[in-house]
Amino acid sequence: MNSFSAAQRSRVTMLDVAERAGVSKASVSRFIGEDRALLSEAIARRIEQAISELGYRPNQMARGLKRGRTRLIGMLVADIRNPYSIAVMHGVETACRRHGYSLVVCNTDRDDEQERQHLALLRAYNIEGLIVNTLGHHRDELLDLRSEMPLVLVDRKVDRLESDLVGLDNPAAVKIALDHLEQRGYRDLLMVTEPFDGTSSRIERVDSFKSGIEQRPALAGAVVEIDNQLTARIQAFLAQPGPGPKALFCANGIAALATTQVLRESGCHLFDDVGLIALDDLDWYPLVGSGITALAQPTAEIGARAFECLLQRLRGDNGPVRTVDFAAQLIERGSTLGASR
Amino acid sequence: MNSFSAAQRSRVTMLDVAERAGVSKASVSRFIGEDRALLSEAIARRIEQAISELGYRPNQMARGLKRGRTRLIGMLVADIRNPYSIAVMHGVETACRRHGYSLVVCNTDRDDEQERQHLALLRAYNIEGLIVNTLGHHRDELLDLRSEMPLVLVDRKVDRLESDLVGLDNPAAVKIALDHLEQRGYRDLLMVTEPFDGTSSRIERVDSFKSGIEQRPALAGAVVEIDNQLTARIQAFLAQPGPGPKALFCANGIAALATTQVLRESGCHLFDDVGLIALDDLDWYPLVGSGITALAQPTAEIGARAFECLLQRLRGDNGPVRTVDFAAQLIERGSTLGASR
DNA sequence: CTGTTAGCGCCTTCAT
DNA sequence: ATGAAGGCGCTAACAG
Repeated sequence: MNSFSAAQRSRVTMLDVAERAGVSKASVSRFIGEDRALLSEAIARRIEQAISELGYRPNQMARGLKRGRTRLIGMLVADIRNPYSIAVMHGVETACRRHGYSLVVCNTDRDDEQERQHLALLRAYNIEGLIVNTLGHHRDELLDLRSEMPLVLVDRKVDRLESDLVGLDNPAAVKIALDHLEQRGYRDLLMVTEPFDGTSSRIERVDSFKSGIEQRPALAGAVVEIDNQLTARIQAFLAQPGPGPKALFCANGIAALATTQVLRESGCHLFDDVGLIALDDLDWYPLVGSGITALAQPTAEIGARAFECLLQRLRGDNGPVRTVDFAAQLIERGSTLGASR
Repeated sequence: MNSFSAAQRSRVTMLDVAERAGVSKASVSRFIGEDRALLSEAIARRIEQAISELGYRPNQMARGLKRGRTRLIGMLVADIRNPYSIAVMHGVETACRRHGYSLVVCNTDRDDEQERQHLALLRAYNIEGLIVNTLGHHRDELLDLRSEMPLVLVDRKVDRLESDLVGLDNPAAVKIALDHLEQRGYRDLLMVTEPFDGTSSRIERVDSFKSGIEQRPALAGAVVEIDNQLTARIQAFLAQPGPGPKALFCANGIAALATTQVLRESGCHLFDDVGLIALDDLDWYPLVGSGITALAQPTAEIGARAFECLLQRLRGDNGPVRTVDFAAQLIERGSTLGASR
């Protein structure tokens, strides 16, 4: 009935090529696959010609069905609208393509039910490996998958799920930030983070911040989560007397956006009244006020490395679980020029 | 050799379920598919139990192979790092899932060769429909695909490729912008656009701008592309005498980023020295200077509508090609407060 | 209602 | 070096 379903069925198949070239399907299959060396020059040429004349494309579904290799990698992303996720995903995709794999991205929108559906889906399509950047509730499903295919975590751990993990060295990053702020003369700090939902990197950053503050007698510090009280909380922080010049530390790009919004609404002069440093480096950081100092993550590398981990496991590496920590890079801009203005 | 390839093969199959439930594969298949009504209560229950006991998941590859229906939709995106593309993609994906489809996204990074590879790939995986947001060189490939499956263009046309098109009403959007700028007292305008590479929406915006200027005696206008001369060009525009207050019109988010950068470097006070209006509405627009006035695109709707077009075609609609134009929405911020400061 | 029988397009022994 | 045959997991007639 539909003009397309008919067309779909009429696609040229391996048999067509074989007949056209006057050879068997097996030979065509060998030509398609890695066994081209086993073919005589003459036959190879005839097959090649038949293929191009007919415009033949092997059907990956059928190949996957037979060989159990789909050349598909799945990626579970918590929030596709987070620039960090996009950047990592781009790195993963590039690495995938370079190695002949394709990437199927599933966005969970931070929703547990969607995560479950997507996991079922990815499994149904026989992906060969999975890259996970979500909270990973549904540990059952994940454990199931884990037993069928390699799995690499990005940025955030999943509770009691042992797997390779690629991400940022959060304690080191926080240390860089604190060193920088202290050196620039800031004394009273407030870390702004997205709400605690179990995200391990978020927790690490906050914990490192707290312990860092404790170890530095000169500094005072507190932490607030983003919620509808944020404006009030930040304004209170700015108003209250403290040990010295104040600065805000945004735990990621989302926090940086929310915080900057609050500062503007509060009529702050960015950034003379208060310092600001943010994790992640988004393209608009330089444009706001005197520019936002950033701790950039090597997102492309993180993505590429995540895929490489997967590839090693696919190739049979059964060694112990690894953790790869990348270093953040400090990019100084106007928002931490110092309390001495 | 690899522990995973073994696991992969040992996945529970339909036959396992059938034996466990003491029925035939056909019954299991009916249970899985839409024909559940044809089964007796007793058998259905036994199958259901066997499935849950064994943790059976149908293999979509095999289903797709047999039925010619993969429930997969492909999307070709020119630049995954463009927020517009992300937003649209999110809309598409949501619509897909709501209708039981999954989305395979391919990012071409504006590279023709990658576009070709991705097209081959999508075809190899038997996607049922394609959403295209690229320049669409390789018209041959696209025409081939077009004959096999429905295809919907987003935002930009592809030369001599007749297909449904979902995007923005660019002339109307530009008119809104010009009306707004003129009403606010700006008289000397400069449109900043990404380089002309054939992108139809880009051309439409520039053409509408030019003809709009011609129709308004009070206004003067010119156009510049983003290149390494951009800073010089914008500075020249700002320095030269003109018919009145000056404003910049950024043809999309990328242009807005580049332009704002230049203005900062040039020491402009954002936005007292010069007005600014930008197409797209990115989350950081409110944060820069006094805030950037935007023409927001309904990206989620655009994405959803693109998928719905596809779905209609998949359901057999062979009617004439349609074009869906959405309206931009003006969001006023500080950057067009007017020349009267 | 249910089971049997053929394949979908491809890969892989096993012969030749 | 090549071909024939069987099967990957599933669906779609056809019988019963």
